[in-house]
Amino acid sequence: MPISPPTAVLATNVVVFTIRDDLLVVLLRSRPREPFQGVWSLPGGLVGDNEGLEDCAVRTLRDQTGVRGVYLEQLYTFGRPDRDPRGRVVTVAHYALVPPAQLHGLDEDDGQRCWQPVNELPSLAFDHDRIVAMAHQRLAAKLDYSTIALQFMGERFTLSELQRVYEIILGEPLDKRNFRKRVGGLPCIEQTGDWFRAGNHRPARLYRVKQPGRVDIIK
Amino acid sequence: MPISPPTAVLATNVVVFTIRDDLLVVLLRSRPREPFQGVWSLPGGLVGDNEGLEDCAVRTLRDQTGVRGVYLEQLYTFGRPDRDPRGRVVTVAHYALVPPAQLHGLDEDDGQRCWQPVNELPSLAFDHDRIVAMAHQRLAAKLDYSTIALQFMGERFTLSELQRVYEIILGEPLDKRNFRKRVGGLPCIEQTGDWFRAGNHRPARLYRVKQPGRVDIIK
DNA sequence: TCAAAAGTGTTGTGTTTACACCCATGA
DNA sequence: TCATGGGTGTAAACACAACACTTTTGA
Repeated sequence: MPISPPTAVLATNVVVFTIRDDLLVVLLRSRPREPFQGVWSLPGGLVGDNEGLEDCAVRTLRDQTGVRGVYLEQLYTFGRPDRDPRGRVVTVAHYALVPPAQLHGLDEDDGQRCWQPVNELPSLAFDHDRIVAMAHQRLAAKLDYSTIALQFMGERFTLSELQRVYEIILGEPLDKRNFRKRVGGLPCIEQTGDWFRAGNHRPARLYRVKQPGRVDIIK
Repeated sequence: MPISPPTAVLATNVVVFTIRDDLLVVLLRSRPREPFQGVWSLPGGLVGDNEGLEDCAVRTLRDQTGVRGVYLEQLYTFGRPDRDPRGRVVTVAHYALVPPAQLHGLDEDDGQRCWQPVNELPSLAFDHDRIVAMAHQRLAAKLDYSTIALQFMGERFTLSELQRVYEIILGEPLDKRNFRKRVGGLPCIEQTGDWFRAGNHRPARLYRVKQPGRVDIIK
């Protein structure tokens, strides 16, 4: 029994966050085609006939940006009838977090892609600026009640690095001792026993996430 | 420039919550057609060619259940390729909260629709049981950090009624004095000055929400 | 006068905040 | 020895949790 009702083109988009130069940045792609040819936009693409929504987000992320194996979560679905001049295109927006250490050469800007600070975005194609705004808000909210910030850390990290991530996303400085009391005591991280030496100062303890990829709800 | 990529049928579904007989209940509809004919399912329908996603949810809610003017929020988009035996159908799930006082005669069960306690659901069509589970989880989480519970209250209500709503959704009893300290002091509600008399006991103060429809984030 | 729900404060406990100095290192 | 960031504790303020009795009403 086939169905013949109105249909829509289905897309996914991904707001890819990372930290660069002490700023929270988002990956943008210059649109190769009309509409909005040459305008900055979010990575994304059409959902295949037999493909899951998250699978599509993961695939387009990998194909268009080389990013893989990162935290990714569905954000919201945007479907205003007039959001795409070509016709009915509904996009299931996601967001992804990439540890800066995992950007092997992907961190260079060119005419095709660039990383832009989330607070200084150029104007974007479609409704992508709204998508970024919502993703940023969601991310900041999750810092408060989950361990999501650990998704920005590499395999091993120092507490100062982690604190920096919190401060950058929240946009405000945090107290060092209180921060270490809170987050240093989380059961999901542990000391490696090793030290990180950098510069002319005391070395820092290196920590590790026990179950990378897992995000716990805390408090 | 037309587009001719894979398309999908777009639907919305709504998890309609209300409180009945001291239980959190969900509105179910018996499916009138195959697939899953006669099986209980969530209200919902196909998104029109020129219709917004939330508009569609509001419309199907009104048409299929008579419920209107209630709080409604997008929940999550479900799109596994095999979730509908007819083909690719993606549903944008929402949830809605209906004050029991607003169910003018809609609260009666028949063969077409019924209200079922969220913890004793029959098995549902498609992946609708997962949708209900996620909606319930989201609702319970929001009690903690927003004023969403007020969306269950009528125009005027007592603090005891409101406390009952919290207890029913959270599934645990709350301390009366602590509850009244927390929620009685919210700036978004106010005393009406009137009293509610019911039964052989002291009357209760009636409260009112200052801006109905608005949900604030608290704490 | 009795039953039934409304209303009301205080105290202890735990959590969060504010805050300043010494340590280890490389130059 | 100096500059740099790493690392550490305590006290005060506050928020949260526990807890019991009096009030008003209608029957």
